[in-house]
Amino acid sequence: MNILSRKFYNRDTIIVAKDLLGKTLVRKIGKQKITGVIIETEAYTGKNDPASHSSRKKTERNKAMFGQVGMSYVYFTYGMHYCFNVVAKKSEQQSGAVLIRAIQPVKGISVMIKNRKTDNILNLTNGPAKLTQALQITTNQYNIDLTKNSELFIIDGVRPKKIIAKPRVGIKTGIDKLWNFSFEF
DNA sequence: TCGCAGATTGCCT
DNA sequence: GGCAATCTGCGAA
Repeated sequence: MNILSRKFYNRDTIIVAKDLLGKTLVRKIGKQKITGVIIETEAYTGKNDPASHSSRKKTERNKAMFGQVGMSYVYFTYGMHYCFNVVAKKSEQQSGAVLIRAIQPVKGISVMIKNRKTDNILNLTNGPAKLTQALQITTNQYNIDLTKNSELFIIDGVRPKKIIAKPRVGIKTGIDKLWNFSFEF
């Protein structure tokens, strides 16, 4: 169980998005530990990606995407939902991040059930806003270092057998890019 | 089972 | 002022 290093995130956003599949996300709340395997991601670069928050200019909201790789980027949307991203990019890229769309619950399932107010395991963390609810991720977790053993980090996992690339979900521009990644067990 | 509209706040144009 | 990297419930078939 090794925490992913800074170097892991210092690569092309799309490569990192694929490599994050099968890794384990760890959330610590006090003494409680919640973990889950990442099963779906989406890549958002800056330049040439109209769907990305950082495709235009740097603002107060998206500044994390321009900063240090391996940090968390959390944003609020639709008036009621948070989404969790990991900043990842090559040195040449000025911005980029990977959206964590879904995880598979491993530990702390009872906590997730309480947070989500549902006992359907399949419905706990199978969406970007669902997993932030289950793991209690809000803008308080904005710009957290995911390469350190703190309240939120990502550790090594298994390498998936088959990666599936699909169009990204929930956006109106840039839908020609197959930057949504999931895998078969 | 499927599809659509409402919720609800902060951000950008 | 309008819309957003979404989720849920409800109504129709």
